[in-house]
Amino acid sequence: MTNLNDLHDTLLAAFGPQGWWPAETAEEVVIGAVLTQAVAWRNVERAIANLRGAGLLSLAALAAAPPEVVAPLIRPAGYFNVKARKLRAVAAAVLELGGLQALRNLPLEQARTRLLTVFGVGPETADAILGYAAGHATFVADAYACRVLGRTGAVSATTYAGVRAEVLAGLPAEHLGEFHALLVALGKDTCRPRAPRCGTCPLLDGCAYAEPRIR
DNA sequence: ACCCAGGGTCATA
DNA sequence: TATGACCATGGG
Repeated sequence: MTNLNDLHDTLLAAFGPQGWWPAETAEEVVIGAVLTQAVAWRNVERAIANLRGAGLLSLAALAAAPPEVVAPLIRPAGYFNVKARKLRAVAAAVLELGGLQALRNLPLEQARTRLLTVFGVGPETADAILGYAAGHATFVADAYACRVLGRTGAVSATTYAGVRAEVLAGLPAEHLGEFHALLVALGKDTCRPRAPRCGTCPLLDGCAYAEPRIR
């Protein structure tokens, strides 16, 4: 079970289609991608509900709203002062580029490089925006993905860039988004940072619980 | 009283 | 380039 395609099929059979990203609009994906940084998705949902209630769940509104107004609304998502600034920066940047459609029309790596210059956008947030809001074929090598892929031996890389590159090279474009979502599903299920017991994964043959290999 | 959650920025060596 | 401090809420 070290083949990426086999792993994808196994997870799909076990968990079913995940239908990520959980959002109603593409702009909401961008907002959620920032809010979910190092925070449980459950908390992000409250923050998004608050933004919606205040009429601020759009890039145009967030680009114009002062951080002092946004911060209390996104309080449940943690790091609210920093994230209020991040949301404004990201919203303004995407709009200045000409919106999500413009981002989609750029070549992947070019769009990615542009996003990485924006305050609040690192590799993972960039890939989430590109993959789930801008229709690009990229892979989000988040903590769950690196943990599972490293433990199974499905990838040999231990860095974000390395894991992403191996997955991009090893899977068809149409499976990238679903694959990431399935890895998160497994992560939330049994493949925890510290497994309850050291042993063998009940789902993945040959995957022993061990320290995550992430960097 | 811990540990964890779908990271990123900044200062420092 | 590679660490470490910092950001902060909510659930198990």
